[in-house]
Parts: sequence; C-alpha cells; structure tokens
Amino acid sequence: MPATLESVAAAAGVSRATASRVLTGSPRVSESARERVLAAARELSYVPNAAARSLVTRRSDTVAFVVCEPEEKFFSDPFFSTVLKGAHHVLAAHSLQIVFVVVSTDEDRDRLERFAAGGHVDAAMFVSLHGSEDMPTRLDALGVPVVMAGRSLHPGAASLPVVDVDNAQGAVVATRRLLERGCRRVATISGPTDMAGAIDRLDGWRRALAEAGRTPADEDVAEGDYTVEGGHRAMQRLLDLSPPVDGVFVANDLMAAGALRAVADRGLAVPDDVAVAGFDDIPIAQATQPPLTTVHQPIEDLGRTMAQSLVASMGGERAPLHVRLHTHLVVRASA
Amino acid sequence: MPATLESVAAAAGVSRATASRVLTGSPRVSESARERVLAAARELSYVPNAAARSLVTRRSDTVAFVVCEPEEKFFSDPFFSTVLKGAHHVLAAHSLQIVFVVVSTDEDRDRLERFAAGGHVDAAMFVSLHGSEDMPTRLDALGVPVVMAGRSLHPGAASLPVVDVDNAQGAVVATRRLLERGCRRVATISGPTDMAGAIDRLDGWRRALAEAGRTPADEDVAEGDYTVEGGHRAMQRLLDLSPPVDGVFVANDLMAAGALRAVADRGLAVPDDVAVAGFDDIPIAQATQPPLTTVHQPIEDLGRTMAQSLVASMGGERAPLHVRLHTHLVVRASA
DNA sequence: CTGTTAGCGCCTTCAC
DNA sequence: GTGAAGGCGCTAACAG
Repeated sequence: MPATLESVAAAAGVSRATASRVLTGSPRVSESARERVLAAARELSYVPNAAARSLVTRRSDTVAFVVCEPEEKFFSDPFFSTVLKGAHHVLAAHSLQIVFVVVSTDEDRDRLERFAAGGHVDAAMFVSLHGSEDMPTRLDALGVPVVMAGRSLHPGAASLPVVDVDNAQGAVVATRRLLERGCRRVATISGPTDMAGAIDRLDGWRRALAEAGRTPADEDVAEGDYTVEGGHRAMQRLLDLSPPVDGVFVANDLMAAGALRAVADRGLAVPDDVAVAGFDDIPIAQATQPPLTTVHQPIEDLGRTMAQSLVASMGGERAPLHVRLHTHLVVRASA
Repeated sequence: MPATLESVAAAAGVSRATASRVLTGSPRVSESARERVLAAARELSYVPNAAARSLVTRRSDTVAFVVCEPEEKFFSDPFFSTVLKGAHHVLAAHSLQIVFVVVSTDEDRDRLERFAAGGHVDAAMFVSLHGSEDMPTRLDALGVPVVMAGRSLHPGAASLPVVDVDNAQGAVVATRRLLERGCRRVATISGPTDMAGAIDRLDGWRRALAEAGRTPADEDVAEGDYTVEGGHRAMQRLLDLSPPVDGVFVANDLMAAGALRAVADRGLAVPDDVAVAGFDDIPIAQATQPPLTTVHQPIEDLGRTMAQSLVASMGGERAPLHVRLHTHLVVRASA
C-alpha cells in the first residue's frame, strides 16, 4: 500500500492538516514541523493521490494537447513536435502534465468532451484546426480554458484565444521575392482550403500579385494538403501549365520539398528554371536540394505562447484574445 | 455546477446507489429504474467525475503511451504513429484513454513516475527504448502494468512483457536478397547501437554474410540514428569505401531513404550500382526513387498486440512475456 | 431489486 | 502554528 498523507503525518508526529500544509507549501508552518514532514514523506516515498487531490481542488494539473487530424499527417510534420516542445517547456515549469490527444472521429470527439467534463484536464491547446472542427467551442462551453494555433473557421470559435502569425503578410513577402527575381508566371501550392492559415497564405499570394499589377489566375493555384506527397502532386500539375510556371510560392516547407522533387523529376533546375519559396522554416528547409528560401515562423515560440495563454486563463486572468508572432523571409538558394 | 450522481438520482427518484448501478452497467437494476436514470442523466447532461470515481475504484481508465526519445525524432518516423493507431483501436474499444508522454530528461522521468504513482495511469506502453532507459522497470516496480515494443537492454527489464518481431531473421532475409542478386560487397547502416532492435538487425546482417562464407568487416558497418539525415551521412561514408560497396542493408526505411539520396548525389544508380534494402515497410518505402525493397513489419498489429497485453494485465491476467510477430520481405525495385 | 452506510485521500475552514 | 472536522462525488458492501 502506498503511503498516504495520514501515514506521513503519523510518522512525522503531526496532524494531517499540518502535513498537508507542508506539502502544499503553505507558509504557516513551523520550521521543525516542516522538516519532520518532509523527512517522513521522503522516507515513505510518499506521492499525493492525484484523484483525491483533484476531487477537492477541482483541478487535474493536466492540459490537453489536442491534434485534430483525420490522418496521421500529424506525425510527419515537425511543425507539431516543435509546438509541443515549446509548450512543454512552459507547462513543465508550472508542474503541469501534458496529455496528448489525437482526435479524428466523432467518437474521439465525444470521448474528449467527456474526458474534459470529467475533470481530467484543466485546459486544452489545439493545433491544426480544420473548418468544421467544433472541439474548441465545445470545451470552452464546458468552462475549460482553450487556445488555438491559428484561428478557427468554425462559427462560434471566433471569441476564443488564438496565437498565430500574419500568414498573409508572410506569403506576400515570399511572393514578392519571386516577383523581384523576375519570375514571369508565379503560381502557388496552397494548403487545405478549410484551414485558416492556408486561406490567408493563399490570400497573401493573390495580394502580392495584384500589387505587382498581375491577375492571379485560378489555374495557377494547386491545392495541396501540407504533405510532401501532396506538394509533389500539386507541382506536377503546375509544371504542365503553359506558358511555363517559373516561380512557385508553396504554403509549407513539407510540400515545398515535394515540389522540389517534382521539378527535379522533369529535369528542370531550381531556381533557374523554377524558383520555389516555402513557409515555416522547419529543419528540412536547410537540407533540401537546393536549400529552401522560406518564410520563417517562430514555431517553438508559438507553443510557448499558447502555453502561457493557458496558464493565464487557468489562473483566472483573461488571456489575450489574439497574439500575433512575427515572421521573416529566410533567403537560401531556391528563390 | 455540473450535475452529480446525487442530482441525477434525485431527478430519477431513486437512490444514489441505484443510479450508480445503472451508470456502471450493473445487471441488478429494474428496467424502469434504468430508463428513468438514463433519462435524467441525459437531461442533466451528467458526466461522472473522474477523480471521484478514480478515488474509489483506484483506476484511472487511462494508459500512457510513452516515447523515450532524447530528440524529437519521434515525430518524423511514421513507425510511431502507426503503433499508436493500432493501440488506440484496441484501447478505445475498452473505453481507455491514451495519454501521450514524451520522456527525454530525468526531470521528465521523475514526473512520469509521480504521475503513475499518483494513480493517473493504469498501465504504460513503451516505444523506442534506448539502453539506459529505466522507466519500464520503475513503473513495473510501482505495480503499473507495462509492455514494451522491442525488448529493453536495461538490466532488470528482462522479465517485462515484450512485443516484437524477429529482427535478426528479418535482417538475414534482406541481406540474403542482396547476396543473391550478386552483390560483391554488402555493407550495412545500423540503427543506434543502444537499441535492441538495431543490435539484432546488425546481427542478422553478420549472420547472413557468415552463412555465405564472407567475413563481415567492421568498416562495412556505418552507424545511423534511424533518421533520414543519419542514413544520408552513413551512406556517404560507405560510398567512400574501396573496393566499392554494391549492396547495403539499411536498418530502417527512413535511413534507407536518406541512403538513396546519397547514392543519387554521387550519380550512381540503384540498384545497378548499389542495391539497397530497408526495414519496416512504412508508406514512404513505396514512394522513394526507386521504391524500396524492405522487410515488412506489421506495425499497426504491434500496437494492437501491445494494447491487448496491457488490457490483459489490467484485468489481472498474466500477459504473455514475449509475443513475436512475423515479418516478410517485400521486393520492390531497390534490391 | 433497492436504499443505507461507509469510506477512498486530501484540502480547508474553523477554533484553539 | 496547529488540530479537529467536514466534505469533494462516487462505488461497494451490507442489509432489507
């Protein structure tokens, strides 16, 4: 049987109340009592029972890291792990556990809702939100603090805290780069059009073209799915266009990597025949052939900021509704 | 205030005990009582308080999916997500939640141990175990059922349940394939040498060479780290050897993908100049240029089997100490 | 079949 | 500063 507060108190020769005070760090305890309790706890290798504590405090000291992806796409994009890393850093500092939840079916959704309603998590952070995803709203309705990486397209999620970057502006800068190096036909590979970030990046591409006095054509847009394969396929389509595309803004680096391969498949050279610019600046961007010119996004910082938002909400503060992080263009060889 | 069992019972006009029986699916309840309780619960959108239940049942209905990786390597290898998928399938069927824990620092280890000791998880499954990892042993000592994907090298973990494949035999088959197609110098790119699976695959390579009357040379072994980049680097080393290597058994597909790139970088052709065989048969194996000949591992099944082992342990049964799944060679174009 | 009765382990007023 | 006491929401005997 594991040690309980009761047994620790007994061993230390104090009451349960005093032992509790010591373990929860209350100041109103004598130094001698504190020492004895601590010693006893160590001796018995006491660990507080989470359920008992949770029952009375009504907290679980756990936050959910929720990934809403129908596929296992999640695991192949370092973007996510980097967000997680940043979040972990902040959360660990507050003694908060992360539980990782993948939500793909409606059954998963109900389970998560029950999980949260049952008090298993104190807050939730969402990454990779598609248009119809309603979990942030549902958890918010339960009173669970929430934060999202990038805004949600779901009506009703508009008033929930968001951390993101200016995706449109980033896309503008990348597209301008293509224009400035003299590309005549600048196409784009977009992300899933049910995701806010993808829409904004597509918008930015349009805006930059318009700025330059060009008319963004529908056929110059190939929709991808943020995966390497998707980028590869989309690029193949664009390369069939005539007059030939000689510049492409790709909505994330993973797809850009696939696009690079498609160009190589045709025996064309990057950037001479086709210039390519990506978005994210994940590690792979430096390893591609040639290295990617891309819009740098402070991904780890994104995770940290989201976690801070949650910590604030949990502490009763009103978290900022919208934090916008900065991006900048990293020029390498591909454009 | 969320509904409690008390309020549900009141609304249904029964005692707490009866309400509890209905909600936990006990058979000893009249049909009419059952209906009334269920109706009341739905009406009040009642959700059981997890902490309260956990406190008395001493279960949390949650299992930990623990990844022990110093880097974020985890997220770039679809192997893990596939195991997770399989496990999720089985666990969800038993109404068990998965909490995902990444352990990289000693602080993380202590936190996980407290998490488990505090009763937050009922069982734990481990993937990607390095030599010095002692968490399986520590959790086992706490009485938490455990299962590992691949055996642990840690002394003391020898008696814990393992699910794996015959890595050595798989490697033998792959290496034989290289030998049979006439390769004169067959080298290998191994995984991290502090992991059981990597060691066994290396062993298999040695055994196949010995079988064929050849002497495995130390310089024909390049150690990788199961990443694309690692495979790329290792292959570069092997390609500097003379007389030239014309066949390579690579310990996983991710590294094989990197190896393929290294071969292409030198303007050599696969499989004509260098034949390459991988291990795992993850989706990328079909997408490489050329497609990979590789040892197929039933990864999703691995996850399912591990979950089943845990479910058995949690149910008080003695889980099988060692389940070995089958592999087979999938011949594609690379070897 | 159902209600009554005890706690599960902990935190938190409330008196001292 | 410290102890006593109550109760968080639920399940599990134990009687009826």
